[in-house]
Amino acid sequence: MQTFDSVEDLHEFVEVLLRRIDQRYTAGRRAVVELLASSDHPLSISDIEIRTPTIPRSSAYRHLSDLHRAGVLRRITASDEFARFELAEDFLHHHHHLLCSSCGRVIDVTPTASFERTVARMVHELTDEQGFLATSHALDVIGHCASCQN
Amino acid sequence: MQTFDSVEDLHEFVEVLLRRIDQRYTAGRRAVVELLASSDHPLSISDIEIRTPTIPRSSAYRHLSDLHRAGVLRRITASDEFARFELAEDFLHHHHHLLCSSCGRVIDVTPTASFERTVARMVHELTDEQGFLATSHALDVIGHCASCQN
DNA sequence: CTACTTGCAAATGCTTTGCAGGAGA
DNA sequence: TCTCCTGCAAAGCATTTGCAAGTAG
Repeated sequence: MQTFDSVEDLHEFVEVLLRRIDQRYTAGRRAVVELLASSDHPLSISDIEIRTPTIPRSSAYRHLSDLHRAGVLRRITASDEFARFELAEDFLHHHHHLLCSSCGRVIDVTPTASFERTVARMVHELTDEQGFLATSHALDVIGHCASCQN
Repeated sequence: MQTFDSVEDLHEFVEVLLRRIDQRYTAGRRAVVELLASSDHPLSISDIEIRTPTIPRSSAYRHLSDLHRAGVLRRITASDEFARFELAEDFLHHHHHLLCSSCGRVIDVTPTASFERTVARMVHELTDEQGFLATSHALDVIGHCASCQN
């Protein structure tokens, strides 16, 4: 999933980003980053709490907020209103999300290059007249995941 | 903006949707619907509070929740995490959103028919392998609006 | 040493809910 | 007259913050 050859490279880059805002890369933050890096979908606070029980809630919130501020994480909001986090796209392949409106689950899907060329062209089409300067885009598909269709 | 010839048609349809869930179309709910219908972009709770000061917060929340449950409204989450509401797409033209990450503003943009055909084809491409049943999609463009680019 | 981190508990702030009086049909 | 609606105040709940002890460099 990562565009880094090794986990060490990932950590090194995260550390650089944190240093830019005078933050240290401590064990707790490392644990959060590793958890997110090992997941194939965005995690909510409770996901994180369950999988790193030694980290108190308030610290987890602070880690997420600091890492987000440093540009390491991306915060997304699904159909339910729990914030979910994933590594920023600098660390991952660019991808889109399938949001299950039944269970709230978020599924990552990686588009093909030609797919993305088309999206980029279309984004331009939408923004040009508005004088809007696009920095990124998100194509969310809302529906029901395979396990919620019985 | 509406696909209805008159505001009366809009209200009539809303009333039907509410009746389906044994709810009445009262003055407060009407005011919320009219406000959303007159806006060219999604409104947050505080927008609504400011523009309909006679409606108490708790009632506004209840109206939004009931109207949402009836299928009249669509709830969206922008880059800041304030919920915003707009009329469901049955009442509006299908459209996408430009999200300004500087000021949080949400701008509606209406795509062309050929644009949407392409999006629909691409959505299929993303979901088919996952066994995911798509019901709708949202293409959000993140960036900076014209007034936030100085 | 000096500055950043962390854990706990308390506080915040948005949102929801209980309840009693009011209104629609 | 039965059921739904509304306003107020109180409660809930995810998230944030103050503070003091801990740790990195």
